[in-house]
Amino acid sequence: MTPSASPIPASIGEVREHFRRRGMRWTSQRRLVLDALEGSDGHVTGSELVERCRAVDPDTTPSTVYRTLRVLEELGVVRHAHGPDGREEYHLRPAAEHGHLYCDTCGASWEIGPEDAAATVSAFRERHGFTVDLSHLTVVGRCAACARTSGNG
Amino acid sequence: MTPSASPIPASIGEVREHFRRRGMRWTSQRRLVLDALEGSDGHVTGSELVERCRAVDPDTTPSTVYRTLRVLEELGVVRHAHGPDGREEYHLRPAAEHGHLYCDTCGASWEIGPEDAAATVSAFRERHGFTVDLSHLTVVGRCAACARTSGNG
DNA sequence: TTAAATGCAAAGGGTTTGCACCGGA
DNA sequence: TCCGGTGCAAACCCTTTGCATTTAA
Repeated sequence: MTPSASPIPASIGEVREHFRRRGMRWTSQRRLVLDALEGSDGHVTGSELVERCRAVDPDTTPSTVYRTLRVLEELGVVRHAHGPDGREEYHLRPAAEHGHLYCDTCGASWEIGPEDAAATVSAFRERHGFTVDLSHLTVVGRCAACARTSGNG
Repeated sequence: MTPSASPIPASIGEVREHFRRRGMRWTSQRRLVLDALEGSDGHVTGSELVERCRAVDPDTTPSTVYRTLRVLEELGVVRHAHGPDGREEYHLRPAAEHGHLYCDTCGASWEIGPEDAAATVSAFRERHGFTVDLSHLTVVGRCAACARTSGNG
């Protein structure tokens, strides 16, 4: 399990091409959102992203950010998962799909890579023919460090 | 599947005792919420529960339902997990903790019992010393039936 | 030129809160 | 009686939407 950090899915130029080919426009706002996503290693909620964009351009509006997120997700550039509180968290689509692991106690989080998920994926496949969507896998519990520190709670 | 306890986490009477012992009051509204929870096998969102209560007593107010849910959760009578859309879903605490499995395609859902989760739990424990909170485990993907029906998407 | 994208401001949905009144113990 | 609970209505937060305006292509 690697500390959260995603490989860049596609260069800005590639994304721009995606847009063009679909007759969609490449705007400074879209660029800004994409930059902000790159600058945060996953796990960013919509509203956090709005703030990050505002730090760069104070005129950023929420509607544009959310609309851009939706478009980027449709293009497959961005994905979302759900944090331990159920909130949507966005990240650039990494080279390999991954889930997220959260410690309830200290709040730390990690990516769940294919190796970590292998047992889960094959268990559900074998037992139920169910195909797990790794990018939507959220596991919550207590990390090793917290287990050592505290007995309970 | 489980060594201990009854299917229902605690009888109404037991819950009532919990309240009393803490100097809290047993009201018709709390009873109503508890009944509504019993009448729905898990996976109920707060707002759904409000509606269920309203079906019985149209005067039910959201604030009371949500407050009651919080209290019941503090008492350990109720737990919540997150659905595939991140929404909180409440259920009476079952005899055995369980997670939830959702099919992205048809929307069906199942409980993840200890046997289904065993591989996942032990994988995280062995690889990282991480203790998975089964009651908070939400797995999303495609069920066997949907996999047969459609090729993709 | 022209349709896509933006900005604004308002709506929306679910959940929470402040406060006066009600009612269980 | 007395403090906990309720109901109401308003606040809240995040997200979405309608519409006039801007702007990439």
